[in-house]
Amino acid sequence: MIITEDIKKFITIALRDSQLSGELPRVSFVDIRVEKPRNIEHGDFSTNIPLILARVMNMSPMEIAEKIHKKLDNGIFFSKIEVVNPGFINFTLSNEWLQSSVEEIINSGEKYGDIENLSPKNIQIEFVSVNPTGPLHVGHARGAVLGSTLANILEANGHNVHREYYVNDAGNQMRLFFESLYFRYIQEAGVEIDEPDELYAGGYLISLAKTLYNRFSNIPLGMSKDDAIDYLSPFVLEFILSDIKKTLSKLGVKYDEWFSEKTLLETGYFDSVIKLLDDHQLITQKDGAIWFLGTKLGAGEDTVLVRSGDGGPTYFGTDISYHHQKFVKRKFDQVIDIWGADHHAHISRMKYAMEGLGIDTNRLKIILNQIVHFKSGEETLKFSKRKGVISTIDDLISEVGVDSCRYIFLSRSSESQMDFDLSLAKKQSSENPVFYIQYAHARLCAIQRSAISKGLRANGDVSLLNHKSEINLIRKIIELPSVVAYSGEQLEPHHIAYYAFDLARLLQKFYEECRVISVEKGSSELTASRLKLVEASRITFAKTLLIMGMNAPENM
RNA sequence: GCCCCUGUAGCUCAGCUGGAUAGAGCGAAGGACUUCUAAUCCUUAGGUCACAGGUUCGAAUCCUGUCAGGGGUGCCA
Repeated sequence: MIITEDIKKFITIALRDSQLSGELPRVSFVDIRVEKPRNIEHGDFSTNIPLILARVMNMSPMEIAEKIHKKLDNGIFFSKIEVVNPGFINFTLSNEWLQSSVEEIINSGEKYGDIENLSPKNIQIEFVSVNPTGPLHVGHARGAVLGSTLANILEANGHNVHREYYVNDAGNQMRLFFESLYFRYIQEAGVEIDEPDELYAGGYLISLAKTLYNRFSNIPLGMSKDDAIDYLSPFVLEFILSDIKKTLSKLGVKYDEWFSEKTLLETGYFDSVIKLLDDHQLITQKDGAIWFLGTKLGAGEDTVLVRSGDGGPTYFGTDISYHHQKFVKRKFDQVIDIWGADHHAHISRMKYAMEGLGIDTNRLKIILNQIVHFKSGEETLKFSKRKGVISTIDDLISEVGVDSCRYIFLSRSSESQMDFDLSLAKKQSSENPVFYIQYAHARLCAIQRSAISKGLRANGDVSLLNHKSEINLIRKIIELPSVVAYSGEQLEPHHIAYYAFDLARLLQKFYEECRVISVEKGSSELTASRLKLVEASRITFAKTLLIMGMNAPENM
């Protein structure tokens, strides 16, 4: 259950009651908002609905607030509901209700934080989708962490989530890559040939060529360049993809599907979408190329779908058919793409294309993650293998660890450019919030271990949990479903990261002020109750960390 | 030129679907371990929310303009 939703319902009913009884005028529907006041003296939740209604009802906010207040019932939830100037209604949760929720959380177990969704959507989320031309670079880590966490959040929101990696195994970049690789292969065989115009740089290519040569030896040398590439490419793709999969799996990123761009071309799907666009009169031939007439729909410019030179499709071309396929063939209700900031220009083009195909563009959400600057203390890092500076995700993980890495990416909103301080990430100390959160979980586990060894059980009466830091901890614990819901609505994973940190702070406070396992006489009942709070807290930490794709260590 | 993102404490960032006294971590200064994990806790200091207008009962939040930083603006992906 989500407490804020319940409060909204109470207010809605009270408002309707006062309107039916004629105490308040009937006005058109307004969106009731319940928020957490900054100041704890203002209660646990508040609504500003009287202030909003004041204008349309032409009454003073305080008067409206009083009328609504009269119809509100404290019930089991609240110890206090009060009207405050200039027109807020503040709700304070009752200790009884807070206490009882501890048991509810324990009963929910690992399902706590999952939201029962009455209208779940089929959501496809596509992220990373880097060209399979080598190992993943640190620049791609942010999208990977963001995407995988967002997928977890949506799943917790009760949606059916399909995680997908679009393998760009066709197209110009791949051709250039294969030509460079072929060149290195020939070099490896000791034959002199001309360098391709655009040579993919990096030692990776050379070592890959070596691996290939060890396997295929001189066989490809007897073929034409194109035949040799055709011969080698399946092996190369598989080799690189398995590398990428390994890296992502290490980073805690799993996919349901690896979708090949090439299949769009081979199955004729691409051609059929071009035809569809043509049917909508959104296609033209110009300068030997095929163009999408975005300008007809209001776009700033038209875009090429099929190149004039080799007649091959552009990235945008295949991507349109890929997206058409997501919406029309596979019928996803919602599609989420996570792209790097360099894809910015692609967004409006894609939306126009979807619009042109008659697809509601609200079904397509594109999240752009901004650039990451890596630095070490004061020093900004330019990635360079030669200088021994980290450049691949594998390096990053082995240097700072998966959990630290994930948390740092998650604790920034995706739309802001961020600094990733490697020296801070590596520190296993209080400077690093990652360990602060995990430590809280480990501490709870330590308490439970100690309880077990002493034969103590979590079977106390929760009404004994009246200490201020106990109540405050419970308040935070019950927020989890609201946070999951909000993150899911906004498609913003960072709220979870901040929640985890706040939770840890309140847990530490509780730990400091409320000794759980007490040897004092007459305190066994309290110990048994506090052990319940410990379990409820542990469940909450574990869930939060699970959503973020981080470990919940029992020992540190 | 045009489009997008960002500008909040010394640093890194939350808060931005308008609400009550603007928050956190780090860093700085000081303090707390006969205790279930001190990877912890408690104090204190630190702000013209880039700037200027506007809308509003009310603006860090919305609108307009300016400035600064970054990104994009391929028949690359």
